[in-house]
Amino acid sequence: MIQAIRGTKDILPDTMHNWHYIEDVFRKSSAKFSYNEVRTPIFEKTEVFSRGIGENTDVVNKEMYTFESKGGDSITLRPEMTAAIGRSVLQNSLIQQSSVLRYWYFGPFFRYENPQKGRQRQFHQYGAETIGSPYPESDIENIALANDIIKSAGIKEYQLLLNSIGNTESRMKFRQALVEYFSGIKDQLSEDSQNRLDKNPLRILDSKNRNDIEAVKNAPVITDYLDEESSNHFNEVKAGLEKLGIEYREVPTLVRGLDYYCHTVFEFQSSALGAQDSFGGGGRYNGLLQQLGSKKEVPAVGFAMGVERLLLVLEAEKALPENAPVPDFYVICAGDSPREYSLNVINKLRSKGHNVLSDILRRSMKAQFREANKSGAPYTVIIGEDEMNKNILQVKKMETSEQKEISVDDLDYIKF
RNA sequence: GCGGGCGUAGCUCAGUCGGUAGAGCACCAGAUUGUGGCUCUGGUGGUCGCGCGUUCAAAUCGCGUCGCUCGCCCCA
Repeated sequence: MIQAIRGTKDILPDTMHNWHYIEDVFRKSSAKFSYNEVRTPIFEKTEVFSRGIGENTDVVNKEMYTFESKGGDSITLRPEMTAAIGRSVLQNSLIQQSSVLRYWYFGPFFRYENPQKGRQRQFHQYGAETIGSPYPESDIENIALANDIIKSAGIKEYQLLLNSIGNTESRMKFRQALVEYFSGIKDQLSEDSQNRLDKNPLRILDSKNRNDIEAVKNAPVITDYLDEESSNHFNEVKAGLEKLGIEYREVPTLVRGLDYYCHTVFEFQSSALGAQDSFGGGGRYNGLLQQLGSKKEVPAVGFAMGVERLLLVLEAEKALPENAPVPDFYVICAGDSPREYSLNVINKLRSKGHNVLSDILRRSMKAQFREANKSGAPYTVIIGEDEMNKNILQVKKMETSEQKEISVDDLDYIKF
């Protein structure tokens, strides 16, 4: 039997209403904040991501679906959206036409990882980017949108973790202090963290390894290394969130795995998720567009949410809608002769905007009733030879088994 | 890339000491010749994930492999 690619899933009709539910939240919350939807191609030239995300991140190093096109270009299925939007903004000169861009997106992304709970090779993200402003208002608005989505979707148990990793100068000083500290106790670190020491020392901070956690306890804290600009920015972000009543927990060890982040970084967590407790995250990325070739710095903030993870949280909190939509009418034919005639009735109902279901298996009346019952349709319309000849219909209210005879033209006024 | 658990009907699962496969649910039909749900009766549905090996004989034992799942890493 042919199987779907490892780490991919069919989204079948029985769960589709959950997706429609959450997608509706995405649209409505985005609109509240006046964000506009963008759709970019599923694949890009590999350099969009290798330059944008950073060569020594795991995402770029070992998780990208990369292949050569017939023309010889290296092409990659998008593992995230921010770099792709950066490319689009530059290519279309969007920031020249409007000094602030507010974008949101929803779609599939691809990473070559081992699947587990809340982790697939094709997964979906919603995200929003606030591009063009270096000021804390921009961070605040972006986080407020993320928070609005979570609240609107119906999630109650979650945490917003917040940190600042400062501007480049602050981060370099902190990084140096970290390397000095960890080098002194290198033999106490996990093998992974020993490797991270020269590649990406900040990542040691959120290691889950027990020895590392111990070692991190006495490590230098980023907050002590923020210069005036960085700590002012961070303080204003925090003050803004408090003004909006958005609760957060400051976590000085929160760092993120993509190279483009600076200043504000944040993450949304839920205990409903198991090992992948984060269902959304983001931060400021002032340097990204320059990495992609912009002559000027274009400051920006953004976040992404894992939609499968969001749905897992919603399911755990029983916040998902119960039922898929049901038809208004199930049209039943008694015997073979009215079948062709019934098309008129079905068509008439549909043209009035009703959702109609009917049998296409030429089954017995009993079977049609069974299916009508299963479909949840509140009314059945029964057409037999008599009804056809007299131009009338039997309409039955399923819940009460009441049945009335009405003329075809009165279909609209069925009321029981 | 590394580690643990699990693969028997569409679904949830049983299957004793190795003897050629079962239940409930779902689906289909009948009991009721033009009326659903409840009940009863019957039926369809299986290369026991796949391959190799051991054996007179494998769902059962061994090895390999594929898949699912949970975790490490990383991320959403």
